[in-house]
Amino acid sequence: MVQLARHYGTGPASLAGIAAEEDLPRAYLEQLVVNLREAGLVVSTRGAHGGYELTRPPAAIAMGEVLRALEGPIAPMFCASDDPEHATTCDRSSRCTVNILWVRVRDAITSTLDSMTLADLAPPRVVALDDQEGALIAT
Amino acid sequence: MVQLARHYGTGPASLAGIAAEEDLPRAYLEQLVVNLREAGLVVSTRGAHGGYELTRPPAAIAMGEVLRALEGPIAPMFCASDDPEHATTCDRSSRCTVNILWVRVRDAITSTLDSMTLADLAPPRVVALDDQEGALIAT
DNA sequence: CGATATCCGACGAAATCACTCGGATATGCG
DNA sequence: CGCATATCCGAGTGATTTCGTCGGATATCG
Repeated sequence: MVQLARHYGTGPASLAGIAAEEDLPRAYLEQLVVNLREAGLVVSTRGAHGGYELTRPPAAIAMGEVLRALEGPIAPMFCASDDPEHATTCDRSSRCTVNILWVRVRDAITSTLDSMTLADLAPPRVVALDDQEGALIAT
Repeated sequence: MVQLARHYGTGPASLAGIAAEEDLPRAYLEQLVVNLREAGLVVSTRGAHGGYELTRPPAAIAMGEVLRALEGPIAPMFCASDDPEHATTCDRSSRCTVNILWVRVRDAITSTLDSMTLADLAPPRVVALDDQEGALIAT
């Protein structure tokens, strides 16, 4: 996703290219990107010169969305899930006092995850087209 | 550990007892408690009427300590570990911009974990010896 | 002595993670 | 058209981790 953010605005990027840049197996990326597409974070264009593009500018994509798409609902424990659908109330819930701990941990995770966007992780994009408004995102 | 906190001050509690209360296999608890002992969170007294006791009052044991003892250093990713010993710098570190995300997530986790103590999770201890100062910790 | 405990090390089943394989389908270009 | 380049799709594998089991040695109280 960071690679896609890097290429944002310059047309679709192929998995083969990203695989080379990150050296990860192409076949693996293929599998991952399915989830991203289903989550509506990327769109694909098939055929030659095809590839994937972000559907929104990097600054508008929270890391929480990315991780939820890739790894499912955020839940340090199955009884403290992000997604109310998957929140299986454990059979121990009556006596279990630990749940609130996990809920707090989860909230801490999700809030930091949702407070960072792809733009925060995308490379500084040094020496871009124009220089003048360069120092917006100082590292 | 919550069970041990509950019994704090009333002598050692046997694993068999805790196993019954939490219905977990005794043999499994045995394995877990080894780590707690090595971390200095509990002490054992062997023989009949033996068992385990917390070495400190529940309010002085942060949940972070407990989890670090049980599950090792806190690290959402191997490249963002709590413990500098285990912080294996990944071979990708030069190009990887995602690390700071994991570091922030880890800090969020550790700070919420260290901000809660066993006393926070220990049962309200309803109907204790004396009634008068009962409403200290309202659920 | 004998019941009740902790101690210790190894083993096993199930789930998850990261990744592979083989092929079908769609698109651009000469 | 025809071929190279891509995405699409579903099943399968291998290593690691997690949760637990089993059997027996050692210590202590009554």
